[in-house]
Amino acid sequence: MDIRDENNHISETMQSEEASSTPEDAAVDILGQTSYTLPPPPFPAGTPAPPQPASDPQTGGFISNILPEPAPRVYQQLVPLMGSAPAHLYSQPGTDRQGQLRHPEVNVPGIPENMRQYVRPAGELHGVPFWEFVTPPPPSNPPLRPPFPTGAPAPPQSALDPRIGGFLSHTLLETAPPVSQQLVPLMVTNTATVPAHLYSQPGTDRQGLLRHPEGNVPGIPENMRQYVRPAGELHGVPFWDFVTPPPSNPPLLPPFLTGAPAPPQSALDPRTGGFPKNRKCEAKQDEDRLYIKKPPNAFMIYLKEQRPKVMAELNITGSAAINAVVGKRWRSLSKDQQAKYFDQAETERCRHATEHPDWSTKENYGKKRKRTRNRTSSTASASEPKQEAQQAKRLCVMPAQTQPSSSSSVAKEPLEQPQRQPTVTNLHYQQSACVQLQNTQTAADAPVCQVNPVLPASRIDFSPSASLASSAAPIQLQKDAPFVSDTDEALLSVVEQLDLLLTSEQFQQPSSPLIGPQLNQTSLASPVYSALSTLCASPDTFFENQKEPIGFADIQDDMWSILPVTPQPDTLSCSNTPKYSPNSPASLENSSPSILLDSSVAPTECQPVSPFSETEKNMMSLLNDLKLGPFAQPLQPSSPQADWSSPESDQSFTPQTTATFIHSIEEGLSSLLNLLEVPPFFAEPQQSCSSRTKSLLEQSNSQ
DNA sequence: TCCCCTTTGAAGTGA
DNA sequence: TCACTTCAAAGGGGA
Repeated sequence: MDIRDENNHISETMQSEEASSTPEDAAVDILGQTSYTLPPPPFPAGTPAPPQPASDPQTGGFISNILPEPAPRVYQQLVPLMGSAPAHLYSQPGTDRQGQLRHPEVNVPGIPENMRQYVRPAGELHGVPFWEFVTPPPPSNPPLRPPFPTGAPAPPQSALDPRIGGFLSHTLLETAPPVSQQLVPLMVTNTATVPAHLYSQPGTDRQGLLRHPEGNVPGIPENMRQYVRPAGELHGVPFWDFVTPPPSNPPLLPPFLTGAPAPPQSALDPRTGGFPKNRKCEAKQDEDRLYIKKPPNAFMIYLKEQRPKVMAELNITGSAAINAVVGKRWRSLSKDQQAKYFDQAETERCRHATEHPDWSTKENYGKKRKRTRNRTSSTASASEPKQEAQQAKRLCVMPAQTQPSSSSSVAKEPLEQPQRQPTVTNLHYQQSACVQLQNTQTAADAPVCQVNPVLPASRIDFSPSASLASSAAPIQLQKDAPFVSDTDEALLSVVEQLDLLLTSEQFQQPSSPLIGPQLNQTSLASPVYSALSTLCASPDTFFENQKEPIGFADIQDDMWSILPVTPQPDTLSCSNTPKYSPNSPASLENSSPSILLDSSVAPTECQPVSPFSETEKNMMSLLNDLKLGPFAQPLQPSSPQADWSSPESDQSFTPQTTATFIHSIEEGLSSLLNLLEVPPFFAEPQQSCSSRTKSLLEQSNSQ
């Protein structure tokens, strides 16, 4: 049946004696009675319905009145008719968008008396009330006309749905926007996620196309034209649509409130004077509607997942620092672990390709931001960081500038600090490390280990250029075969084990009962740091400077920052080969014998360019810094035994495996510290590191 | 208000 | 083919 005929038929039917006695009946007639279920009563049983004003013969309700009900209705009740809009954007009778019970009472301060029938409390956010439109109850003899203000002439019938006497239902419009959009400014909160396309923008329709000239609204009263616009035409029948007035003049009040007292200032965005920023954001989003973003790659998915965890673990907020940490973790993941994210990325990519078959990344080129990528050519200094980073990448050496800090307090320090004078407290130890290093180098082939007594190891610049700051001799790191020492191997072992633990699910939940309230990150870290503190500094100095919690991620990060290389099997093959001998060209007259690992064998395969590997140098810096307390916070006295004996212990994360793990860490650290043999760090090598964990392990085994 | 920083991976650009 | 560039996310911070 032609829709015009249908409309005529319906109109005739409604006017006849057999017309549906109630609007609901009329609606059911129109909709065919089958698929549409009338919404439930607006208020639950027992909840008093809001008082309604006396029926206004001039107002038959807004467009939603195509389905008028005895009870107040909100625009959202149009949902079943429109169908295409997300259901969560619409309130259901008696509930807000989240399905929560609405305020039953009607108290509408600041709303003009004659408009209160159209609003009711919709909720409250931070003490700020929000209001929403409601359709007034149908009068005993519903006129079924749109709610033009009192005195306003009714629009011509051509603008009305002949079936119901009101505007046509959007069900007939292909591009039909939800008319409830006018509710949005009133109802959105700071966290609302109303899609931008639900907003009409001045001069455009929701698809960004030019709107009908607003002045061409035949039959619409002059004072109402600002609220409607031609929405289209179907089979010669024009349709009108409510529009949101241009938001250019804050406060962004809904049209019906124009001239009404402004809502409480707390409800307005202090920056714009309008409603919370959602509106502006949505407007911007609407402007950018055609901007299709790239699908995320595997790392981006991982980054998004890990960011909150890293923030919680390290107590840092800067995305740059967080991303650096996540980047390290990403690289530490196995291929299998990464495969999960590559699969997700592929899924996203396919979905994106399906949704936007004609889109390609080149469409976004130059749209995101106007970068001045050539700024590096302006000044040499400006180009250094990137060049350095690239060079470091090739060398598998992370430049210090890109290293994440191990603690938030340190992270807030300026990156490029002048070298500070050693404090009295640390002078002795600091000198010990540096003297050793400096004694082992020549201007020709050995770098100066620039140990900054204040900055932690991860902040010390070991990049070649920085190391050369006070030395004429460049570090000749071998690009393809970096010098790998036993220290590197030992530390790699530790790091690998740390990774295993850190990536375990149990560890991702520090408060997990599987781990125990005390056997947490800090207590796990304690043995390691106890060992380190015993080895590297006087406890008093160490504890004096502890300010922030120790996390395992801190250790891991510093482990990675210590390790400049990730040796491949072939590069490791030479790691057990003695590196130095007193007669080696690399050794020096003033070299400390303590660092000569084997004086009887000359270097063979691996020709060191420095008496220390990068790892060893960094490790010494870390140890040197430890006494300054960069990792902060007093070590918490833990009683792991109590936790480990907990019946809630996880089978896959048993006290025994934990103790074994910690023991292995300590052994690894002890091993590498022994390799370093740099006094005074080499105080009580074996015993201080493992006795405690061994004891715990024995206790665990005995249970 | 805009852009940078910082990361990895994918994809585009230009030589 | 290769090297380089841009952009995905995100939020602090600087200009």
